Amino acid sequence: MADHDPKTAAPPIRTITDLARMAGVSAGTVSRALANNALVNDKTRDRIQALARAHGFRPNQMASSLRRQKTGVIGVAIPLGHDQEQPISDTFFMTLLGRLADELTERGYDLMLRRVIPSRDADWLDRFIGSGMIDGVIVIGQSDQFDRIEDVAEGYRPMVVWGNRQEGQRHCVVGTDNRLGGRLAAERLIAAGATRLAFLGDTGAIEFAARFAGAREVADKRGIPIRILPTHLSADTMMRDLARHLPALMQDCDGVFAATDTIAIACLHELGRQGLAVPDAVRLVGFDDLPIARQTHPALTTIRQDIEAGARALVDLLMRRLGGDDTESLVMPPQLIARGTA
Amino acid sequence: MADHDPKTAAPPIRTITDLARMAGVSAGTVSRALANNALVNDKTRDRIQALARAHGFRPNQMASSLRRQKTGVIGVAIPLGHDQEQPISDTFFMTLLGRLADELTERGYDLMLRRVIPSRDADWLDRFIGSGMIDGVIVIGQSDQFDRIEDVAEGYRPMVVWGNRQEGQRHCVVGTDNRLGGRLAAERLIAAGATRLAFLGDTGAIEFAARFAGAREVADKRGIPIRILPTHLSADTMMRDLARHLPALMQDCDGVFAATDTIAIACLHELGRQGLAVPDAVRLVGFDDLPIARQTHPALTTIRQDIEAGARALVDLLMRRLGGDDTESLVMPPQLIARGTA
DNA sequence: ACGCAAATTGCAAACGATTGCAATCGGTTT
DNA sequence: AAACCGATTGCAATCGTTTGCAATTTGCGT
Repeated sequence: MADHDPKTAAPPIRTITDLARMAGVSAGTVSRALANNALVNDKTRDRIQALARAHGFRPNQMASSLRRQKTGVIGVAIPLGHDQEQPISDTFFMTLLGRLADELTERGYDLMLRRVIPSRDADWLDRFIGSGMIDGVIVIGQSDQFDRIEDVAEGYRPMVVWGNRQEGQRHCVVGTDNRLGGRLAAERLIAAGATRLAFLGDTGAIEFAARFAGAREVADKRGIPIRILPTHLSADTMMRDLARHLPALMQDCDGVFAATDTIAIACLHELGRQGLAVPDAVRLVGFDDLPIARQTHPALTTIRQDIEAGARALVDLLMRRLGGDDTESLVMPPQLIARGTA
Repeated sequence: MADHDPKTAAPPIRTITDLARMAGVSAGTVSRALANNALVNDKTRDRIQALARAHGFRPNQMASSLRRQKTGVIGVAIPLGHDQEQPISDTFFMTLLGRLADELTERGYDLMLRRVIPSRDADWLDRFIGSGMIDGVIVIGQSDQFDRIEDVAEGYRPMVVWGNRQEGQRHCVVGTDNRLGGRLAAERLIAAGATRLAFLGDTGAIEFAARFAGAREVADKRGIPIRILPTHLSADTMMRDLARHLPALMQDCDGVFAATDTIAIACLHELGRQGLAVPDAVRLVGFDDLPIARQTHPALTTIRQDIEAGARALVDLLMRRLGGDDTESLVMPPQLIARGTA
């Protein structure tokens, strides 16, 4: 009762020492009691924990981190190397982030999110790692920062990256086989009758470049032309890019491979406005298989990435690396989801 | 050169003390030099900073936070009180999160993201705040945690919440006038010829409840019936919910107000599959004005929330609160975006 | 050469929790 | 009664940085 009266209230319990004084024990004992350390007597443990609960006391994490040399925080960095106008926007990345938050929470870790614009801050990765604030780092998307990530991977183990796997790379990566995805997409387009292809996306990002490379591989083999129509991810520039590309599209192409579903859907919309029938006049394949892909008209044919499995793998691998293991990269197979647009 | 040879390499510079020894000064001086403190001589400052850069040294943030009693980290909590199946999924929240990351980065703060499931952890907000890890907290969405947030607001100043404003509430909130938005939606539906309304959403979340309340207010005034068809946000349950509601919809309603664009788009899709013409047979209005709303067929009529302004306001208010000010809530006006579905 | 500011620097005490080690306390054992 | 044991508890150093204050150096006027 008295606790609720500001006048007679006991001095607030802010530190473990305050609580120790109140409980009539030493700070060390309180620390052990709160940590459920078997060294302390069950009775005292319960008493101290009850007291802590009653006063809403929580040990200061900073002090704890400093002393134990670990923070319980995993950094998640999203480099926006190419395409920096829009903030973290892509639905795919956002969904992945949500899943990561789940997986990390599950394992008792917190998540520190950092958007980085490498062109303004070349040092972004070292800064993040060297801050002493995080036990490990997950990088979402290599963007155009492949080399920098490689440099760091040399000396810093607890890092896992979402992205594309290159021949002989050093850093541990989890991702979809983008090149295979590109092949699947092109094959589907051609099977659906396309004879002149276009790739909608920004090949500055290595993942997208791989998707294009896969598509080109197939196109070349079949003797079918394929061209790149650079398209950015942010909602506003994407529309501009598409509007710009449309004449070329209408004239030169009858099969479109979009680097992401978001681009594909915007493209589908534009094509509709121009009166181009999909898939009869133009075939279209996306990438990601976002939930929304099911709900377009016609429903979007796309290459599926398993976000949930990806997030789980990222966290699993990171945990093993935190434990000292040396882990291999994981390349997951993409899956063609055949729907109405090709 | 020698630095690159592991054998002759100097011992690694891990602490400010190491660097001090190397520079032949005291730790205090190094600390001041790195902080650009005017007390230290320009020459020594430059020398120390150069040395730090050369060795990639960064002061440990944990130690710094502990000593200075501030962390430079803002916590962002997303309570999933209702509707906890899916991880952070809603595009609107995700976009808001992205913008928040931008605004906070701009001001030199880091962002610590925490998903919370209040039903499993009643203590979530106190835990977050009491951890000593964050200087302030932004809560995205009140969910069904209004009371808990109110309790905490009493004793903890640096908190700003995205959500709905209630009569006489204590915590500082930024959000759209949901009730007004609901009114706008209902008015539009009725003006478009609707005579029997349905609300698609989960009124367990206070924001959605307010949207519904606004719509009902208008409906009551016009003597038009309106019913709630509970619909959850996560992609998979949403589809189930909608499928369940469809018979009722087809029979009883000719005007649908969806609590979010995501729901609206899924609904539009379902209606299309059932051969119901929108807007002729059924009128439809969403909420949020996500980019995708422009790209449906027909394009979605919706109530716009200004995400960017919202994010900026959240951060502005939080900064002022960190500075000791007492800030008012900000309720932003929603805007009807009239497109093709109503 | 001396005194006196002003400009730099060093010293050491914080910040709050953790943990190896020593000390204490019952209760046995010889 | 002395020695000893296991179970608890207290003590004090430690994590790495910051910062008030004291000490030192420097520059300058006499």
